[in-house]
Amino acid sequence: MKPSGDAKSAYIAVATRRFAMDGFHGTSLSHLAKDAGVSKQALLHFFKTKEALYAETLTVLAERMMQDLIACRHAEPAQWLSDYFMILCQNARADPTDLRLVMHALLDSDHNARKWPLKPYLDKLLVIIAHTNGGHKMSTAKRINWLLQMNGMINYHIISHTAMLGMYGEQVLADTFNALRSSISAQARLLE
Amino acid sequence: MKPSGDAKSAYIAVATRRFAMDGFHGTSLSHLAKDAGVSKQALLHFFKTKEALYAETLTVLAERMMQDLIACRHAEPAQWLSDYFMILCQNARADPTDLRLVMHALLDSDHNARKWPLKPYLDKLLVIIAHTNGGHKMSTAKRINWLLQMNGMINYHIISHTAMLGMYGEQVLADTFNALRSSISAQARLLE
DNA sequence: ATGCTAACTTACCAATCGGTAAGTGGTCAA
DNA sequence: TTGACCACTTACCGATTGGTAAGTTAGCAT
Repeated sequence: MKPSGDAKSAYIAVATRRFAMDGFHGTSLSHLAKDAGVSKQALLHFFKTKEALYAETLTVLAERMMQDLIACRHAEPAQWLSDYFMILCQNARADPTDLRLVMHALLDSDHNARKWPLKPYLDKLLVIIAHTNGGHKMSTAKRINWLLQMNGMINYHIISHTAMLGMYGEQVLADTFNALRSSISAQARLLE
Repeated sequence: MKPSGDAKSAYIAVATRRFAMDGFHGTSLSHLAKDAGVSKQALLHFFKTKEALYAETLTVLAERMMQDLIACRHAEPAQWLSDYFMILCQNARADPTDLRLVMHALLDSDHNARKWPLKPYLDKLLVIIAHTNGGHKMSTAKRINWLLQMNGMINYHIISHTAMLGMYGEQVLADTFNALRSSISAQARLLE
């Protein structure tokens, strides 16, 4: 038998892709099982319910995002943030899975009382913002606003990419992506 | 019997709320019927399939958004945009239904070939942008980027509101909303 | 009065949903 | 060799899904 951890994290990887694509309600255990090449009950062996699998998927997502943030640590906090969001943007363009999952989770978080697992990640970002020259003068609300603005423009760009592609074509979208990178730089420069 | 149009648009209103809340897959015909106080087949009498109802709901959404845009027409295009997005932001805070529906539709639009009904609305916005002093010098890609940035920060703010509320409390969120309004003004000023 | 149509309802359907129960076969410590 | 355990499988469950078929009821033109 394979070591337990491997199979489990493989299932979470499959679930991440599916939940990011179709959301919680659009994904069934049978689909996930088919993707993973096992029976439905193989999943239920590791995760008691579909909800539990989803929750664990979001937890792993949060850990991964935190790691990505730490990975590009920089002595200068403004530079750190600038680098991080630029890399995030590049990665998300190549593979929008994680950002899609974040958006799905945000839309879901309304009426169920699901604990929001990205809080440590957001808090970490807010601390970094507070350490920048521009950010340490800001109120908490302004820091949150800066963050929502940065995340908002990146996520919205990525999420709407497919729809925009159909409307305005590949070339324009590529240029739009370059414009987004400029906007990220401009937003980051507000903290210098 | 009630006149046909009234009942139909009442059903669409119910569907708008539900689809905005739970997305396409999270909403069932029985739920919609229960909300509307009729049997499931009353809905299927007007809309042949659940997909058709969803499509029609999105069409009505697109028309409503277009109307809202036209409603605050202003001779000065930069002012028009500034007014519009400020009002949009205010309305969305009071009732996030429409923006949630937009986000759900965006996340859905990936793997099904559903025609994107908001294109006329986006095109109209791009035309207005092109008529501003700042915008007429921009490339199409830069105009799209401006729009995605504006929509992105507003939508992301609204969508994440519930999650943020649980994390940072009511007072901070109210201040964050004021910061958002400043950011909208700043973004609009780029076109003057 | 009669027939037509629009707006429904009840009854029903196969398919799929998330989840339970009861094994099966391989690994490994004693 | 045995027996416990783990990672799974097949078989099954009631509930719910989107959707069909066949009425039923009200309004209205003829």
